Amino acid sequence: MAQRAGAGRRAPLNRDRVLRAAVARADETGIESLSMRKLAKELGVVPMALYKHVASKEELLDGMVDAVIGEIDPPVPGAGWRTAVRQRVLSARQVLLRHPWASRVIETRTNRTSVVLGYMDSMTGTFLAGGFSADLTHHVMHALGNRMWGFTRELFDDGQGGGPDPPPAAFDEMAKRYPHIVEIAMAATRGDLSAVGPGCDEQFEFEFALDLLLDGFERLRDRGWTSRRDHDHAAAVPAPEQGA
Amino acid sequence: MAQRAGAGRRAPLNRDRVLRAAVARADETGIESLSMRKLAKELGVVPMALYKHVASKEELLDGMVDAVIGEIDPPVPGAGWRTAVRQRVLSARQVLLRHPWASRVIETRTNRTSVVLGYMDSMTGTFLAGGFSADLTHHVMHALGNRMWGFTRELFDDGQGGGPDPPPAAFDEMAKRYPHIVEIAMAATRGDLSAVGPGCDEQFEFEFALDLLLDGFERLRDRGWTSRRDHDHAAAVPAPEQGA
DNA sequence: ACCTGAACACCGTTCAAGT
DNA sequence: ACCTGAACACCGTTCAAGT
Repeated sequence: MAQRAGAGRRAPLNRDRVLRAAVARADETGIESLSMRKLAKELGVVPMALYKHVASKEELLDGMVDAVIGEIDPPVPGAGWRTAVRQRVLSARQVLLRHPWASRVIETRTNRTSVVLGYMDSMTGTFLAGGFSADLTHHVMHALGNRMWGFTRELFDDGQGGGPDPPPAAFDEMAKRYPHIVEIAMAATRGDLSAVGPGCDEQFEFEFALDLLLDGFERLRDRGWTSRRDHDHAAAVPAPEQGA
Repeated sequence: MAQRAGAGRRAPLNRDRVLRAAVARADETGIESLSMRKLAKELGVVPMALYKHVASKEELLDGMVDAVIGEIDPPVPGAGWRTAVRQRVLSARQVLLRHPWASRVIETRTNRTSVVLGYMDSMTGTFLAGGFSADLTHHVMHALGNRMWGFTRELFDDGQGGGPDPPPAAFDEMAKRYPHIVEIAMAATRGDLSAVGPGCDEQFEFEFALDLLLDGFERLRDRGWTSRRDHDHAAAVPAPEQGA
């Protein structure tokens, strides 16, 4: 009792508690509204107390990303490389969907923490174990890019929620100015343009692009592709197009 | 003379001059240091004067992105779809290299301006004209994603400049903790680990991934791919892997 | 009607003064 | 030696007071 009285009215702060509180706050109110001062207030401490556990806001963000990456499932043990990569990336995607702020923050990280490097090393190892050369694995990791974290910045999405339907009067204007976009939107929604906002199945789009890449990776591996061959003018497959 | 005296010591401000100054400042000193107040000072006006021409800082950023997109070459007229897409995306990449802040800003844009929509519409039209179905074009645009602006957030790069070499003492530690990363880094630099910082040929990596995607797009088009076939469980090509 | 200085409600972080 | 209140040097934007 006397022991606890001296420690104040809360459990003593540590780095983990700071990071967990930061993640929870970002999940609830968004990353834009997360400030050191507000986080300190929520934890019942003075702002400067946080700087005992994180050197700066940048390091706080690094730590938050680490916490999120820690939620990604480990690679499934018995599976082949393709299943292992696919499952892990889709697991990462589920994690990122729980923390909508995280993709934006990951994109701004400039320091790779050991957690980030560990994840990338594990992913790299999966390709190498799957019979990919070190050369090809290198390029394949680049091509996978941020998709390895389970996201791609989407060009069409309005953040979340879809928002209100566009006024039907604007349709003619849209169709005139952006005929091709309207054409593919019509195809995607089977003509139901009120669904054009939330119309895209993001999960499908993600898997479509992922599988396209995995197919390409597999094909290059089976072909014994190497970057030495045509490093100068073309990359994967020159494949001259017909017509003009 | 009397006419000019009333207008003050500078040409009258307009939206275009504001945007050009903002782009120039971001090019020189980085996007982080671009504030409404500093921009106003540089233009010799009071901060609030900017709000006559842009409604908010967000709209300023939208306008800056528009200005950058305006620098991208128009599609080459006579070429086939693949050349047209490839050239345009590589042109976008050159533009983005001139404005290193732009990729980061594009990623945070939530409103699509008419300039952004116009570019996407033009790109969409290139696929449609190339014999892609509206259905396939839709998914292909998603798969292309941010690469259509000529960038991918890179996982390995330290911002720009490479930085100082890591101390050689850290190598053993690296090799122990991240053996796979070190393996592909060795392959990429042919064993010259001092080149590991600036070692990646970003242009090659970009074209590698782009061509991988274009190959995949072409293959699906030639096959008459449609999303109706197997929308439920798999995307592009299920292709069961051998072994386990 | 137009323009703008001052003010508001914030930031991340430094630092000197307290215990 | 440890902790922290006040201060510093900023933000984007509102708004009332000036012309």
